[in-house]
Amino acid sequence: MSEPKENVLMEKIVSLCKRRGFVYQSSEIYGGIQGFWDYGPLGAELKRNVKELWWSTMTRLRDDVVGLEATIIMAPQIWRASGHVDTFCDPMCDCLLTKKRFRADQVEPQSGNVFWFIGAMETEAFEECRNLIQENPNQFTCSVEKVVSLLEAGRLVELSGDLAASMQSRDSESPFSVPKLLLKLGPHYFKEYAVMLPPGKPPESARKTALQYYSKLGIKAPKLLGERVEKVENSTRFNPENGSLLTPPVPFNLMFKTYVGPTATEEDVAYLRPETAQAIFAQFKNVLETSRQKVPFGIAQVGKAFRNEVTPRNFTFRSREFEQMELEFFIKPDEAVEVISGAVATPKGAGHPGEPQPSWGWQIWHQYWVEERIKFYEGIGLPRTTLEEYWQKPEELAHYARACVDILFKFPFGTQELEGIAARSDFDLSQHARFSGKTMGVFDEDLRTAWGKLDDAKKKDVSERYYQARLRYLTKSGVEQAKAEKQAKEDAEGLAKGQYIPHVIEPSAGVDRLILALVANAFSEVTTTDDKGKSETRVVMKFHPRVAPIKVGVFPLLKNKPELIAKAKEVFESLRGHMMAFYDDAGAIGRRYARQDEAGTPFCVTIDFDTLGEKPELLNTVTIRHRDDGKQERLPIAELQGWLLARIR
RNA sequence: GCGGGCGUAGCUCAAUGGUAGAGUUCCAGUCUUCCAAACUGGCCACGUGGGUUCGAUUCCCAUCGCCCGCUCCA
Repeated sequence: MSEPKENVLMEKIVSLCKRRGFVYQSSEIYGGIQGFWDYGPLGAELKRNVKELWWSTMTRLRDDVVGLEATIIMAPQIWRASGHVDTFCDPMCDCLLTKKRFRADQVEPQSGNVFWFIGAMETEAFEECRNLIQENPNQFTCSVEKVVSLLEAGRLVELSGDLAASMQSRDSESPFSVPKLLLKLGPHYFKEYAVMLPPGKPPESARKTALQYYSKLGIKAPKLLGERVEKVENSTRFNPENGSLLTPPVPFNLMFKTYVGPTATEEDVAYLRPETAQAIFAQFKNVLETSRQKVPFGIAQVGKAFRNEVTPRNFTFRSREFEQMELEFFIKPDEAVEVISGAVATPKGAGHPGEPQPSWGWQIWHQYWVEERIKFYEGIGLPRTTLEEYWQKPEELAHYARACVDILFKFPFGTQELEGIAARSDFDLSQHARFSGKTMGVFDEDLRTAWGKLDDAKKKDVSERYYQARLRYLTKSGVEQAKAEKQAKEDAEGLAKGQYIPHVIEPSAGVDRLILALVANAFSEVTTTDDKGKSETRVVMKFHPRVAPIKVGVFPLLKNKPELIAKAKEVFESLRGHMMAFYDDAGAIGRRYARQDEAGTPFCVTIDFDTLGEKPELLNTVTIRHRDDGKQERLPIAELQGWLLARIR
């Protein structure tokens, strides 16, 4: 996955990005800041194109999706309701021996004998100290045995403090002076460590583990000091795999915290959103009431999100400040669909299920969105062969998710997630209903009408299933049984009156990841050899014309002819209002083409002497040069704009 | 957060305990003709902070950043 060749490719991509102004490191002049990236001129255009394509595909070209633009900082209760405050602040601890990281609340409690060590020192230094003491009994007022036992127990405070009083010599140059003795002890002699042994295991294995630990600290041949044994019940302070002591739990704060208002007390704490989705849920009722939409419909949002990633890696792939393009598509619960349509339509095999139908249940809606999203990626130049679909296994799903498909891209550093399309049931709206006390249910005329036509057996059956589904959610969320049953009963009665909490399908994509995928996919190298046999490698960024930062380069063939320049500028001015165009007259024409190849500009227009009428039949025509094969064709200036627009939209 | 590697011009790479050099890019100019042409001229660098030293880009320490592995990935 990370073979040298692929790392080299990634390095080339990073270097190109910086060199041509796609991506810079944030705050670079101050040494940079990990996990933050800026987009340069070309990157900004590329990103804007991608976001605008997403937006128009998802909202403007659809009848059933509307937009939202919410704030980054919201009421902190939102993040309690969403579960982020809890899950983003897991206390973590590390194994002192293997450095493996654990979530403190997920360590298995264990019982057994704990072997504590006060420290360790080099065996050689220990022996030397002991021999020195034993061979000079007359240097101490107390017994030599006592001094040695203090040494073995690692009770160095006493060795260096109390013991000093019992030494005969007060001469600091004497080999028995405190400083001289301490010097002999060597490094790392008082780092406390412990190993938990399950009952029945020999103490030797605890010592062996401890020796490993101290030798990792840099003691070559450790002599363990101050061993003592303690019986411990149900402790989570030890690594279940090897018994090693863990570091004390440290809270991991994965959300960015800030304070709202002039005072900075706990009361004022707020968070920068870690995802854009929650605002959509929080504003669901407002949008429903003001957009004249009815379920099924969606709300789309593009915006920044912030996560304190443990390890920002792989260029912009995992950034701490990033941008998301999220859709929450609200659908009727399957029970409601069943009542209205008589039966719930489920997927018939793989592939796009076609135009949405009233009978669709959540599974087919989910598949629909997976296929829609892949279609989008294909439309901006990521062939299906570069993508992978990953259906999360039941045990990988978050507890509220019914299904989740990751759309992965084959990055040079590995196949990684571009977008997740989750079927999230009615979890999110239910959470916000519970936490805010506001209703998140919708009224569905069709449902009420259809319900009236059901026979009693069917009513009872559907009602019972909806009741069970609601009860499952409520009890899982920690609502006490009696209350949960009462609420679920109300919900089931609501269904009979045409009310329900919508379920949701969530296609959630990372803009920056997509940009990186587009850049990696577009990157290609062309090696040419000239007449003198000198070969050189040039980079061509093969962006799809729809996303390319610059759509067209406009050049006068030569710089020193004012007529050419005037005509070229005229052509440039006629295009720039319609697309991102770039005028360049610096250097030889081949150099200008090469520069545009690196920027990924799909078309270059050159104004030459024929344009000015040197060959009368070519008057007011220009050459258009194609980026990917270098081929040229000749076109009247009057047709240029239409020709280009047809290819960049 | 841990372990390993790296840090000289926009890029690729030199040299040096005593004024840092080349190619390329970039900028300006010459040239009537299409794929980084040639020629002329020009701009630009020792990641940061300490220490050792008369003097540090060079030696030492710390720090920051990047890359790789581990860890994390709601």
